[in-house]
Amino acid sequence: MNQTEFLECDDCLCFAARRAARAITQFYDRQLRESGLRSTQFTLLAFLLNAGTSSVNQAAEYLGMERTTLSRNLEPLLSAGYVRVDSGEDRRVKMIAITTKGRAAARAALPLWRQAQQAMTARLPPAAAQTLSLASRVG
Amino acid sequence: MNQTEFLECDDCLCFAARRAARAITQFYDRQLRESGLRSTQFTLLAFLLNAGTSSVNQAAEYLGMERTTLSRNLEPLLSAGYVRVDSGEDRRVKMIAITTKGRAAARAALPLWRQAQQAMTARLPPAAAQTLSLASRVG
DNA sequence: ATTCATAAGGTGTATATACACCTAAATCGG
DNA sequence: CCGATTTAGGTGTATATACACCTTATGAAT
Repeated sequence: MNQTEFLECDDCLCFAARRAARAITQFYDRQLRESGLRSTQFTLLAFLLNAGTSSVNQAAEYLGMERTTLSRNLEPLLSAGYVRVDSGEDRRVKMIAITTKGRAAARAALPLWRQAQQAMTARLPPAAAQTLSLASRVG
Repeated sequence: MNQTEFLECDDCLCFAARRAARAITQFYDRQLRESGLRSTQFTLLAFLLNAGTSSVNQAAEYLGMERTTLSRNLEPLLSAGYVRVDSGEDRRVKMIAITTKGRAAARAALPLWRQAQQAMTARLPPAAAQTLSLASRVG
């Protein structure tokens, strides 16, 4: 190390959060690999299975995701025929729902997700889930 | 909720980690906004300031980032003239270093980063940093 | 009813991320 | 020395993320 000027930045919480998310995502993605679903996609399908149907705004709110990000994340699932979009009564609203094919894909991935989740639960301290949940409510 | 089949997925640690990283990144990015640097870019410049110089592999290892991701993340910093790349003695190796201009940009951003870091430290539990650090070592 | 504000959502653009594959340089075994 | 292997790094492609801006539809005020 040449200087001491930026040593404090080693403790950057943003860096730490991003690095943790990268590592955890890679871990889950590798477990889910044979299902053909990425972590983000599995999360979206699981949400839609639970919710039944949801507007883009509702889903983005629940998932803590920018609306435009969610919109873009839906694209590969639409291409794969895993989700479907219908106009709501209010014609500004787009209602998202999972298809039969999407349900099947999510069910096939579920045991793989369970393996990843179990392994990750064992590796992280018990308070990790709560800490992450809290962190998602900053700002 | 229509079904109970995927309720367990609400606790997905990958979802939680990604959502937390999104929220924290948005918070830091907004603080850093007037500096013109994104969180990832600030982290890279701070690392280079501390390291003095580094090969692509060394930097990727330290930052817990895929080598190819780091390579791509360098592009906007190269365009902005904030970093410079020289060939090492071993001609396969590319040595990365911060420029005078990059140093100035990082110094201008430092007080903004400190504000964000202070606010985030106050909002998260004391163990958060350690938990995130631990999480980055899964896989 | 007309105007205006608001609400839902998409598009353009830029960055971030990672896997599969590729190239070039160094090194190792004979 | 020479062919095989390993190592450093880049490229092609796909997904993920978010801000600025735009369009359209609804609702409110007069």
